[in-house]
Amino acid sequence: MRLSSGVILEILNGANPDKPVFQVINAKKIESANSVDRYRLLLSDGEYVYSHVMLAAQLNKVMENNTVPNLSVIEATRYLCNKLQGDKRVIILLDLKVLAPGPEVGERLGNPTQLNPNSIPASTTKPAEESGTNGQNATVFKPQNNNNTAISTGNTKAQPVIPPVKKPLTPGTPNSRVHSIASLTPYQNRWRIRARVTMKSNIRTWSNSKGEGKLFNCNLLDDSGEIRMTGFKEQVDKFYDMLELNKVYYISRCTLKTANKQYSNLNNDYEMTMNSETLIEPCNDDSDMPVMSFDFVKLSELEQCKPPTSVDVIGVVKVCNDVNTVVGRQSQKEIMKRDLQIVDQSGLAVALTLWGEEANKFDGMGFPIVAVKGARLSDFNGRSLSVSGSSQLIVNPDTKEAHVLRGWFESGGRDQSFSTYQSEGGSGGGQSSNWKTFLQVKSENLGQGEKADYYTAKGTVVFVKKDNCMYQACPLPDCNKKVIDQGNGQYRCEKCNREFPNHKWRMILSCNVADHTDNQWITCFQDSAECVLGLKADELGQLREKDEMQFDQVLQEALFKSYIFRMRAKVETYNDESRLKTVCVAANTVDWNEYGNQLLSQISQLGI
DNA sequence: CCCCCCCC
Repeated sequence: MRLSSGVILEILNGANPDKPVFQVINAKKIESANSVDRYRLLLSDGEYVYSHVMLAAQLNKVMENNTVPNLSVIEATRYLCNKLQGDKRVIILLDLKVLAPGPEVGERLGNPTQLNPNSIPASTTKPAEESGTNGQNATVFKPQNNNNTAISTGNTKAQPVIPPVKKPLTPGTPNSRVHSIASLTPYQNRWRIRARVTMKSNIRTWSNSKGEGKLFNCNLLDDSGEIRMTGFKEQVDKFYDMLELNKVYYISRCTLKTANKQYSNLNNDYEMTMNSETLIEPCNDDSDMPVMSFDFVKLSELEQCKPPTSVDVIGVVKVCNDVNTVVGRQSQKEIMKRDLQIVDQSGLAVALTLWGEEANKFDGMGFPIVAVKGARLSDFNGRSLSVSGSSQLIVNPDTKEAHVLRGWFESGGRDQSFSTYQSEGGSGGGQSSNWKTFLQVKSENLGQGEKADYYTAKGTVVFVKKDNCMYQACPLPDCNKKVIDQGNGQYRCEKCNREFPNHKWRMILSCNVADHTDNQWITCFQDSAECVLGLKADELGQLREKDEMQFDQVLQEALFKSYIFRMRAKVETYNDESRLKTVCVAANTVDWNEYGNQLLSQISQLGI
């Protein structure tokens, strides 16, 4: 096994030889309190040993799973040499291949001398030119690839540098070369990319305990991949208008950081943030650049996609509902939304929800075509789509798919009937309703996640709590605040800061419902409580005041009746104690015909 | 520096 003898010194002097072969003498984990742990390597090329070598964080797994034991011979498929303060130089391995694992090698190769990081001698070979291509060095040993032992890290990112563009260089840019998006890392700050804007968000403002401001983000695309870019405050003013969807720009000097995969659907370990140094210039000749590409999923294929996930879809807007507002359950903010129904040649109709300003300004006249990159797929009503913050909506795109779709729609498509993922039935049947038994609710830990879980269950009321099942509430239609009985015929609402001569009755009914597997305590508010008790809240309130016997009778008669319950389950924590809270969002009397079909469908899914 | 994809 031959190492690329002397190559460390060349790299430290600026050369960039292709796929050098090293021996990993030792690896040490550098623990980090506030960031990810990193590995530092002692690397040998047979002639020199160097200690300022770091493994890129995304390769940590190869150390953790012992793919690279000590004494392993590796090929550095991608690497960088960065200068730190005080002229110290650090080699960063971005991707590697194991040519021979340590135990097979069994010894240190050669008789290398340790290089002092503080005084690195000049290399005898010439460093690669700044404007050159990927520096090939004739003196470097080309590793013979031993296929039996070669293990790829699976990191398939492109080479750090792609050949220079044959175009006039833009003055003032830090580097004449154009780098590929896939090569960008936080360890390298002298780069410049040429990329197309494939997503551009609206400007958003935020305000929290850490401060407030505005921001926007966009997605950038080149041959090698995609990356997300975010601009804050001043950068919004400086670049928002300039960056146009689908146009190509030279971009340099942004801050790279590890992408939080939670918020990004792009295939990139990093994302970038504009800073005061950031340079962006339009590139007018973009004929060689990839264009925004869609990976359209037919609406009929959404069944095979496992929500929640992101998909690219295209469809004709067959139904465009009015815009309305909803209050976000956790944000508590009012948001505009508009539900569309889109259809395609696959014969399916699926709901697509637009949010915010995009919902408000959407014009559904004339059956427009919408293409969505990265639409959010959920399993509500079988399958539903939503244009989320990281999606890009395009109305009437001038693409082949859109023209074909238009042709189909105008030549009869519009008159055909479409199936939906929502199965028959009022309270949402089929898979969308997520049928569960109460035992399943427990064994599947429903409601234990960050978000509430919705499910449907057939249950029988076995107990209702009489205490505090109703209260006197503010009579105003949008206020359900409990009022204070002033004793003089007036009822005071603290929320509205007003007194009223009347009040309305509101219900909060605790029930225990059971099925053949288990039982569950649930809370029914107004509508579902009225359904369970078979009486309007106001009637019930009057009954309670005038004839308590009859009131008790109503509660008694509510027992042992069955309903189809739509539930929202979510764990809530009070004083370090967490318990599952189940709110009944709808109770409906059982439609036995429909329920029978539901059971048949469940039986058929058993595959017997 | 943000957003956790919102509603049913």
